[in-house]
Amino acid sequence: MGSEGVGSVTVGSGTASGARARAASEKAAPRAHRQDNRRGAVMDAAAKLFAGQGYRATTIRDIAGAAGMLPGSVYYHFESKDALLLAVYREGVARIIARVDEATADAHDPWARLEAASAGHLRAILEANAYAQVIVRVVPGDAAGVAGALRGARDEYEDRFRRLFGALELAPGVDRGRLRLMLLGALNWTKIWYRPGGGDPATIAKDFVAVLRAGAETRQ
Amino acid sequence: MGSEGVGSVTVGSGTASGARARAASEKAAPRAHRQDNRRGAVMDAAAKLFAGQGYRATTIRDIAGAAGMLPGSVYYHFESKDALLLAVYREGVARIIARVDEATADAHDPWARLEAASAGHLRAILEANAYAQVIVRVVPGDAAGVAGALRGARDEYEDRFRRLFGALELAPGVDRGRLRLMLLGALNWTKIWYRPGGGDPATIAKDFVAVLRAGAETRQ
Amino acid sequence: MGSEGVGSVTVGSGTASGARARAASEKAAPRAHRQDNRRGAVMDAAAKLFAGQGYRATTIRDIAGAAGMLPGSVYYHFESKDALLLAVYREGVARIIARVDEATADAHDPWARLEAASAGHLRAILEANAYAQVIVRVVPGDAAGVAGALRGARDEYEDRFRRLFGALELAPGVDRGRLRLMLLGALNWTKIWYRPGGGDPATIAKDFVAVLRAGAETRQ
Amino acid sequence: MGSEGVGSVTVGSGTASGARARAASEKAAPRAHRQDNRRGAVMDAAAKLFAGQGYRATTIRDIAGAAGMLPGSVYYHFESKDALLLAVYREGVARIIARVDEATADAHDPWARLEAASAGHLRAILEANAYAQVIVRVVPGDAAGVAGALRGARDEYEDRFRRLFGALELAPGVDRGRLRLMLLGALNWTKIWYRPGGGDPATIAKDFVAVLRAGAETRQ
DNA sequence: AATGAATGAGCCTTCATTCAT
DNA sequence: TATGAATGAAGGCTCATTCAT
Repeated sequence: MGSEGVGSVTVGSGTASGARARAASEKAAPRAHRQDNRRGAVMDAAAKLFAGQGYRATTIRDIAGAAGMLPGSVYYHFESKDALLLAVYREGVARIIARVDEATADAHDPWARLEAASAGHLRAILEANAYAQVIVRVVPGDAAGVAGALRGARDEYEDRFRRLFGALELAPGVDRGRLRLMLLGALNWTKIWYRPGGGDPATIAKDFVAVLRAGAETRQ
Repeated sequence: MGSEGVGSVTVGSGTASGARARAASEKAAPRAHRQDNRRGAVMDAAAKLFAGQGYRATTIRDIAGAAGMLPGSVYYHFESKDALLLAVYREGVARIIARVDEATADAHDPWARLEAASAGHLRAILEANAYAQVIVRVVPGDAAGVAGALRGARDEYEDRFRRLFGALELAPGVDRGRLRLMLLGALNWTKIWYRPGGGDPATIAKDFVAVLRAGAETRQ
Repeated sequence: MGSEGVGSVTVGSGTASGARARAASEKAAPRAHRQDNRRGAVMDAAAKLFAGQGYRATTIRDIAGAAGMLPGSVYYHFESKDALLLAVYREGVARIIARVDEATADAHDPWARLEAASAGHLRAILEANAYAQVIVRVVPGDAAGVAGALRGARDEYEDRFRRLFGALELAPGVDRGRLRLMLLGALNWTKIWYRPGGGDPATIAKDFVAVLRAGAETRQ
Repeated sequence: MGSEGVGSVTVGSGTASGARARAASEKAAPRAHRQDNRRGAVMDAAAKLFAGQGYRATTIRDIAGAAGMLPGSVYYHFESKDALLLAVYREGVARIIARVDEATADAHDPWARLEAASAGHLRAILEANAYAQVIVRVVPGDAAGVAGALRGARDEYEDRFRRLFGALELAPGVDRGRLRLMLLGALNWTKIWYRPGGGDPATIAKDFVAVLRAGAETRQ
């Protein structure tokens, strides 16, 4: 899978990402008749820009330019800017889920699984995966028209963590939900202070989970 | 002037000089006598709107309307929208610092001081203090022209926490900075999931700090 | 093909050659065999939409959608939107002429003929004949490129009435042309206030002609 | 009263036109502080263009250009293109009502009053009164957002004629309403065939009313 | 006979900003 | 202190049209 292109998702990959992303979009391609890679180009460009400058600061003209087409052409592929964001956001969720699932596949101990998942999550949002970054950068409220759908997509992802936390053994009196929110908060906030070269994502994840574990196994 | 007014907040001063002192740094106050409370009204309105809808979604018209004046009039008080944001942001930092200082005043044990500070921080950003909320809501990159100044102001605040963490005794091998970033991340992210009535800020802060402490006192 | 199809309407012909005969004047019919009923489908859709929402408010996309094809495909059948309007308009004139001729066929007294013609005209523009309605709904000036041709087509129709009026015996001093314009105006304006169930077209026509006759036979 | 400018209406004229037009608009001028003649300029330009090319064919840029300002400036005076049309339309109704009232002021005989009103109406829509022409040229359905309001305004005007017809003495069996619709139709349709120099409005009105009268006084 | 994918000009509207008064 | 009146650049979006396949 190329690190950015949506191309590879179209051709029957094992991950659910491609199919879902397309199913979710409003304008189903009638037939994959000469697979519409331009749609993918638009999404790639949009992901990169949304992740970098935020939703509102990015114009359709920016996106079209980056995708090598004219502004009006974007609307052949997406009904509106909001709809484009939704498609990108969902693809981001699909990708980050894929990363996390992949990362946890080999681990069996609940804490090891959580650590692996956190590392996968961090790699996705800190390294060059624009789609995943969009999830952390864009606030659902930025796009009034699809805010609900955005929140729904994000929830789907958080479920992964909810399940991961469900498997942990905690000391009596420890609030599982609060623990999850603490970790997710710490993790997501990294995108605000993290600079490449300042410690690698896997180590940061490991440290955070270690702290959490110590706290979780101590009676409160 | 109620709890939202620009009054009695700045660092050391007990008088309502905050707004005015700051005014000098934006734009020479036209006349120093007869305190210009309209400036405060503009800031209050802007803080409320920036905190609620974000910077870019808030228009000068919105702000002027909420402050009971016309768009052009805002420019009598502030050079630009960016400058207005900076003023609000700085005021937010001043207020949150005041809260934290006040909260830690009575505690002496380093962990108790950290807990008190965290509770103060959380109260500021979760309860109805629009100014403080702006700091968590607005990403410096949203206002290109003052992004640096915004980051500077935020840093000033984080220093408080840097100092608080400096006083902690940690087990060998624990990274003090990473611990700080973990807590701040967890704390700031609350504004995304917190709903009034879902546990009070002080308890959340206490829980977070307890976890952190367990982790910090465990050799990694 | 129901009552709306482009069939059996043109001037003298009893066969379904109207559309095809006209096609030749727009654009050479690609192949003459196997009558292209898709062209008729496009015209039917366009007529319905032009009559309902006007020319400018109707998009090629609307028309294509209603005809079950894609926007680009419309251009296989018509050179431009203006040309499509012209075709529809001409078909509308052909149909309304057919109705009027049919209506007057049995009458011999000049006033009876006029009354019959008026009733035919009214039925055409008030009842569900989209093509005829287009003539009353669309102002030639709406389509700059074919405005002249549109006016020409309309004139062709008005000639029918000119002839009908030519046969009337009028009191001295009565202006024949003005009389015609008065009737036609009254008739065409009905589409603005007429609601199905509010008196039938034939009665309205009869009333109007009765008034006109009284006036025409009175020395002015 | 200048034949076109809205200027003269602002300064307390005897006609109801000015006050009503302003009252009806969405953005009441706070004070007539240096009477905003630019608003009038926008309306004048819009009226001329709407009357000439129709609503949809006229762009905000056209209007702004004709009024000597930039496109954005139009929105200082009017909330939207629809709102501008509504204001122009209402002003048109006010003006045509004023003309008709003025024309009928001296006549007492019901038929003479109707003839005078018809002449006033015709002068308004045929001669250089762009505002009045808009009423005949623009179909309410052209501006979905204000279609209802447009119809309401038109109704208000038609009431004048309803009253005028109410005063007539008719032969038994004559339908008063149908008579009114016949006259109004004939009158309004003139704008489609009338060319300056082809008979003056007053004569046309007189002819139409004479025909109508003959018909109205004949038992049907 | 039709379509998928664009184009590009233009549309209505928004918005931070200016400036004479 | 403020405002009325604009500005002008830009924004999201629409739409008739084109053209290789």
